[in-house]
Amino acid sequence: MKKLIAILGPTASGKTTLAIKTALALNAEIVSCDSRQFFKELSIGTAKPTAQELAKAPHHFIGHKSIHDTYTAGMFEKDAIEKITALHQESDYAIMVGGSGMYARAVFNGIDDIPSDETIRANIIQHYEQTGIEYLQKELQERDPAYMAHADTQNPQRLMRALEVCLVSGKPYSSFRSGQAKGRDFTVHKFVLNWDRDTLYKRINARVDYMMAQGLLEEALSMRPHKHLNSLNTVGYKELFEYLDGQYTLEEAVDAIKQNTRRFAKRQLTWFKKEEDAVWLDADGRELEDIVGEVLAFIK
RNA sequence: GCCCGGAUAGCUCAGUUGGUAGAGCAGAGGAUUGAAAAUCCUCGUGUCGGCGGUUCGAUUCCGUCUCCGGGCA
Repeated sequence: MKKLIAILGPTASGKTTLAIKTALALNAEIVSCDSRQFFKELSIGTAKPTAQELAKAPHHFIGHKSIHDTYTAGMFEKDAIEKITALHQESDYAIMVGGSGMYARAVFNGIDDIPSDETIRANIIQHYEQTGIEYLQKELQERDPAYMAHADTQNPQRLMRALEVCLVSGKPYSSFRSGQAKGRDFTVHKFVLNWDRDTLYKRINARVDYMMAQGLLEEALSMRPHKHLNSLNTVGYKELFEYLDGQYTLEEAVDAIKQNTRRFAKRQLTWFKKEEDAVWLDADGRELEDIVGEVLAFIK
């Protein structure tokens, strides 16, 4: 059976380098699973692999979309499975690397096919903004009480999505949620690259300083006309937009980027902890070659 | 050396007319099915600087010591 080597980990853990080393060792190609590196316009702030890194091993789904495109976990599932299947024609291995838990799970287990409708969605958003979350809660209580019994009832994003499905299909949102994992015709080996929390936070802080030195502010400035897009509701950009709007000093903005990145890393780890069959790679005090060796030993 | 302030959660501080204490920030844990680097939920026991005294009881009052500010010599 063909294998997918999934290298997960919080931001700034060193996944990119580990994936490239592993790819070279296995003569395999890399499928990125990073919900912000998909966008061709975003580079510095998303810590996209450099040209030199990209030249070492073929990467897929890096900069293949524009910030103006709608791109979702369901669409990624389809694209990624297609790509992995193609790679498996040529090699026993494909490597997936990234820190987007939902997108990774979409590849591992699949996402149910649930309808959507842009117009209805826009109406719901407008209605919510005018009347508040009570509207969503009330509508859903009527149309899908089963969902409301377990839902995050204070979370407008979730409720809006659920209501959208109810309205477009005429059926409860919960009726579309199978909870069944899709079968895959390859084996998945999951690894989580991680560090002691203190070390990870130091790496994050240092990387934010590095991004600033690389010109993150200029990148944010060029993206400023598009700051309302979902794709730019992203750590590193949103804080700098606030600085540019005069709500922060630059120093405060940089500190906020560091803090929000730390919080993001914590949320990423929450996803990975739920991957029960993942092997955790503790990077503290170890050489990268040693970690690559551990990965290779596991997949034999 | 003397005088005046401080010393309480990782940090900044509030407070207890004497009944062992609470905010903000930091941080921690969790959720996650077409925005997911998004969005949302939950979490505050700490020798109240040390030692003595008064008191049924002291973090709170008194004494003393230590440290940190500031002032006077």
